[in-house]
This record gives sequence, C-alpha cells and structure tokens, in this order.
Amino acid sequence: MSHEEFPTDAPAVVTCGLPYANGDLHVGHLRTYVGGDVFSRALETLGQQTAFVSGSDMHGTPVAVNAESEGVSPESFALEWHEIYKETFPKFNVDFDNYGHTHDETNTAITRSIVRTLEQEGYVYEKQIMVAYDPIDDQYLPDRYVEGTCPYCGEHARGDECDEGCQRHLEPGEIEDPISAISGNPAEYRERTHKFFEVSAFSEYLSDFLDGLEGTSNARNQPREWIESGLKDWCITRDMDWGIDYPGADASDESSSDREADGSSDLVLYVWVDAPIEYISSTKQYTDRIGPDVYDWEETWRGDGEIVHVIGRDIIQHHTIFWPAMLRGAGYTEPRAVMASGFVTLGGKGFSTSRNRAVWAEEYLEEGFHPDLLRYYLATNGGFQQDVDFSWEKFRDRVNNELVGTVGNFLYRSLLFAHRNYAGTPDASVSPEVESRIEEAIEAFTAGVNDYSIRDAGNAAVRLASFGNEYIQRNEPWKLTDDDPEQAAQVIFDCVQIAKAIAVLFAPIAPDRCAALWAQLGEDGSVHDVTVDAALVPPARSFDEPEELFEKIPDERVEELNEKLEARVAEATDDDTDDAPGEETETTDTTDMDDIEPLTTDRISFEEFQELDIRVGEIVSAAGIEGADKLAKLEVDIGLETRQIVAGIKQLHDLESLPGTRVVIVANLEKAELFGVESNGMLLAAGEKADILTTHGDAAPGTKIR
RNA sequence: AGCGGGAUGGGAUAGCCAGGAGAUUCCGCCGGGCUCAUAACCCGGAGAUCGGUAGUUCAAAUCUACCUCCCGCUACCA
Repeated sequence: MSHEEFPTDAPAVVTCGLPYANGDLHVGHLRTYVGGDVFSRALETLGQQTAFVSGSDMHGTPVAVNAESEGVSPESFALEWHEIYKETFPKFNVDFDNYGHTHDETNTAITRSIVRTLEQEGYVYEKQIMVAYDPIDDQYLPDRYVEGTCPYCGEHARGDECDEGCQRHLEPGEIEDPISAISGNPAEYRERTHKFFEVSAFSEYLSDFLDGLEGTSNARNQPREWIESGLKDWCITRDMDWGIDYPGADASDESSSDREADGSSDLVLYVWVDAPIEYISSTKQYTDRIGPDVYDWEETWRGDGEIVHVIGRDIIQHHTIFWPAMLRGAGYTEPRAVMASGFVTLGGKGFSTSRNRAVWAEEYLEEGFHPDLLRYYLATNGGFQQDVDFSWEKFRDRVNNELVGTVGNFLYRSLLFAHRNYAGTPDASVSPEVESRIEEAIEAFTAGVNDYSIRDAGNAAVRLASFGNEYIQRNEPWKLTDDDPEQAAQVIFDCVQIAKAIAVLFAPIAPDRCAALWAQLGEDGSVHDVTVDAALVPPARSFDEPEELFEKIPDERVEELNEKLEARVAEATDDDTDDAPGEETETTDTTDMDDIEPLTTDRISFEEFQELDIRVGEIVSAAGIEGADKLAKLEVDIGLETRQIVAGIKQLHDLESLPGTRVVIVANLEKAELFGVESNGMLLAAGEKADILTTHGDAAPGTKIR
C-alpha cells in the first residue's frame, strides 16, 4: 500500500512510546521524545493537521513491586513519576498536545471497549494456566512477583525469565521451588483461567501490513521473523490488582468495585494491552479539550488518519505485531508509520543507570544548557534508527561549529548589518538566486519529513545557513554600502530573507531559539503557526538590534562535566562492589584474550593495580551456553558469595571436569552481558587456549590476591 | 543459533531502498582570503581501491552469495 505524501488532507497523529513510570529520564530516553516532537512540528510546518500525544505507562508488575517496596500504593507511586515526566518534557520543548496516563478514565474506558470488541469478534479465548500463589498472604504472583529455580539450568530465576542463568523466558508455572518475591513465603501453583488474544489469526494481515508500513526499516523488517516462524497467541490478563480490570462478560460492569463476581474477577489486563491504547485515549482527550471541529480523534483513529508511532527500537514487536492486530481486530485505523529510534550511548558505551553512568535530563538543564542544543544534537547526529553516541566533547563540537559558527553567526552578522545600515530590512525584493536556494531548502525539508528523517529535515536549515555565509561572503555587502548601495541593499535583503526561512525551517528542531529569531525579525505571531510558505514571504521592514542566538560552550566546561561524570561512576561502582549488585548491564567486552604479543610499555601505578580486586575462587558448576560456540557459564565460589561468570572456554575444556577447580578471578570487573547471560567477574586464563590460572598452594576461596 | 541494524579518507557521519563520472557533511591537518560577524566566516589543497571474498552487469559503496567483526532483539519485562 502506498501512501500519499505529507501533507495530506487527513488529520495526523504522532505518538511517542509511553515512558514507564518508575524512574528518572536521561538523555537516552529523550531521543525518542525529541524525535517525535520534531517530527510532529515538522508535519505542522508542512501544513499537516497534527496531534502529538503520549502519556505515562502506569501499570505492570514493576510498578507494583517497586511501590510495594516503598510502602506506597502503585497508583501514587506511578502518579509521582507521571507528574515528573509531565513537567520534564516541556522543559525540552517537547510539547505534547495531550499527555495523559494509562490509569485515567479515558484510557480505562477505551481499553475496556476495545477488549470487549475483540471478545465479541471472537478473538479472545480462555485457557487454563498455572499461576503461582502465596497461600499465606492470599495473593497471586504473576511475572516478577515470584522467584524460584529455573527448570532448565537450575539457577535462581524470576518468574518470567531466568534472569541470572540461561535467560530463557519462563512460562507461568514452569519455575520450581517458587517463593513470593514480596513476602518470601513459599508459593504454590494454582490453576487459573486466563484470557488469550488470538494474534495468530492476524498473521496474513500483519504480513501485508508490514509491506506497506512506512517509517524506519528496522520496524518493517524485525517483526517478520515472528510472523514467519508462526505467531503465538498472547496472554492478555494477569492475576493482580494493579491495572485495568478485565471487562466482565456482561456489558453492565461499571467501575472496578465488582471484582469478586466470577472467574475473571481478579484479572487485570496485561499492561501491554492498555499501554498503546493510551495513544488513542490521549488523542481523544485532546479532542475533548479543544473540540472536534479543531481536531477529531475519531477521524484519525477510526477514519483515514495518518498514524505515526515514534518508539525506541526495543519495543518494535509490540508496535508492529500486537498493536496493529488489536487495532485491526477492534476496527480501528492501522498505523501508517513506525519510527524506531536507535539507542543513545555515552562515550561509546551503554547508559547504566545503576552505575549512574548517564546524563540525566534534569542534570542537563541544571548545567545550564539550552534544550534546543540537545534537541539539535539528538535529532541530527545520525539517522533516526542508528545508534547515536553522546559525549560532552561531541556535543560541544557540534554546538560550537554548527549552531554557533554556521547558523548563529550567519544570522547575527546579517541581521546586525541590516539593523545598523537599514534599521531593519532594506528596500528590495528577493533575488532569483536566493529565492531558488530557499525553495531548494524547502524541498529538502519536505523530502526529509516524507522520508521520516528528522535529520534531513533539520539539516535543510543548517545548509541554508551555510549557503547564507557563503553568499554574504561572496557579495561583501560591507564593501558595497558606499560603492553600490542598491546592490548592498539587495544582498542584505536576501540575507534577511534567508534568516526568515531558517526561522521557519529550523523551528521544529530549535523551537525556542527560532521563536526568538522570529521575534527578532520583527515578525508578528508565532513561527510555530506558520507553514513553509512563510519562508518566502517578504520579511518585516524594521527590527531591533539582534542578539546572539547560540552561545559557545567553553572547553573547560567539557572537562568539568567529564570529571563529574567519572567521579559519579566511580562512586556508584565503589558502592556496589561489596554489596547488592546493580541490575543494569553494560555492553563491554570481556572476551579479549591476550595474544602472545609484545609487552605493554605503559606502566601503571601501584594504586591502579590495587584497584583490581582479584580473588581465589572455586568452580562450583560449569555449563555451556546454548547457542554460543565458546561461552560457558560458571558458578564460582569466592568465599563471600558465589558468582556467575561467563568465560570463553566452552570448547577448550571439558566442562564437566571443572567443578572443584581452584581459579583466579577479577571480582570487581564491571558486569557484562554475554549472549544474554550476565557475567559478574572475569576468569583469568592464559592465551588462546584459555589455560586457566590456579593457585600453587591451597588458598581458600575468597582470598585476595596481591 | 535465528532475526534486525552497522562496518565508507585520522575521528565522526551521508549516500545504498529507485546501480552510472573514484563519493556527503562536520571536526582535524596544510595553504590562502576577508574583516560585516560569537578568534567567527569564505576559498583552495592533501587524504578512502567505500569490512573481506566470489558473483551479476557495459557499469557496484550501491544488487546477489558466503565470510569476519561490532551492536541489539528473540513474545506473558516495561
């Protein structure tokens, strides 16, 4: 299916993946929201009627568990985060037309209505499954509420997946020796009736849907595997209180009070059912607020709307399989595009919230940086689906060279010249050369939007500014004011026209700075209310002395920020060396086996050596990691605790003979995830053959090596 | 392991989907210019056989196959 180019006559909605209400936002998260905001603003600049919505994702086991551990209700726990998000986004000029949350009345009502429709259409069936239950606290234990032993590898595992061991996803009822994660009570299994959504019925539809899906290619390609290998039906209910109650079979259920009625009484909907529905609900709330004559949510979601989902690439499947199947089954409009962003790395490595290795949203602002700078960086640093690396150095370079040097400088030099010599725009009209160059920029901008490339759209303005610098330089108006005043006026008029075009075309990326520029140009109204045509409308006659739009970031600031970050990481790392391990993993390589090569000439200090916590350990168990050629998972007793360590020794040793072997490990190496298995330390071994180091005597496990 | 995304001058990135003059932009480097401008800006130059191998083609960074190395995903985590 091919789509008409933007702008179309239909209303569009741009949605951002819902932030999950249980933690702070960092620069990595911001990428998706900035991306969505830029895209929706750009659509509007093209003249497309657009709603931009999102909301907080309030439900789910993690919220319930975290709330429990803090001793507050899930609702107030999630609402607290919701309020924070709601306040944070505008600070980055991410201006949703509506920002709701999944627990509000609108979402509850629409969710129930959709689920009922799916039932009526015959897409939902019941099935008995085993669910863990805490008989002492009289509580069912879905997902992460239960812990126990993995039936496959014998590791300690969470109810939903073997998070420490083999990484398998566990079906409810599979885990052995279940205990409650909340109370610690031993749990038992009970047979429960759950609801399943017949996703498998949609495989043909979804396959066609993907063929016509626009956006980034990863969103189109990644889910194909699932369809080709056969879609599984989807359990859409959970045994818990926190969530949207599963709508009763009869149409008469109103609130959530009647939950003891029948077999499905305690069931709430799985969070991934009501989360995307918030896109619809949020749009409806927008309509409710401004009136259907301005924006009609039903035309969008039940008519011919242009639905664009902006998400992180980790939730592609939800938006390209489950969600369109639900929409289809319930008779809603299918999405036109899914834009799945790549991740943001920090200095080449993954963000790690537990190690505090992150640049937090609040922190960025507290450091005094303008939000538009970060927007520019995130939006234009690479293709949307590509990973983007953030570092203060790169940030400084791009701000100083591109925003200050190219864009800011062009605007300032032109407008200052215009103001000084003409008190505004000189009397002239745009030259053919500049007019066509601006038209070119508009085309590039439009093409960028239609390619779902916010980078291209953003660069259109920067390129135009670059042309402006070249143009003013080439024409040297400062020489012409005396020799050829008419020509000087012409050149400066052109420059002001370019400045105005930049204001229009760059506004999606830098809304605040472009609004300031617009005002500086003496234009009426808001730059956010105009469309691309305004770029060629003659500029206002008079304006005041301009101000510099962007400021340079001094090198010292970068050093300072890097030091702060390092110090913080060091502190966080120290903290968890000797106690609770953090949950987050880091993408680092521990597989680098030394070749027999030259000696390193760089010397390290004794202090640096002492930072290594090297210990004697004893292998308790060893097993190959399924699917991996070289990796083996080891349990190593290091006295104080038993560590899981992944080592590249699978084919080099007889794993069965390893238990009992005394080994040497680095205990404070940062954690890594190898082949999906967490490695908490490093086994020392020599050379390509991985000759395992041991001790000569019989030092006990845990003995420190120095 | 399967699947997805990468591998392009010193660094970072574009192009590839719609194959065609030895390739974009930013930084860095060398040389020059300008002085309106936030030591900014403009011009010129050096520098890449576009991860490897084999194909298709008159023609491949761009298509196909295989391979290597990174990153990610793999459904009842959100």
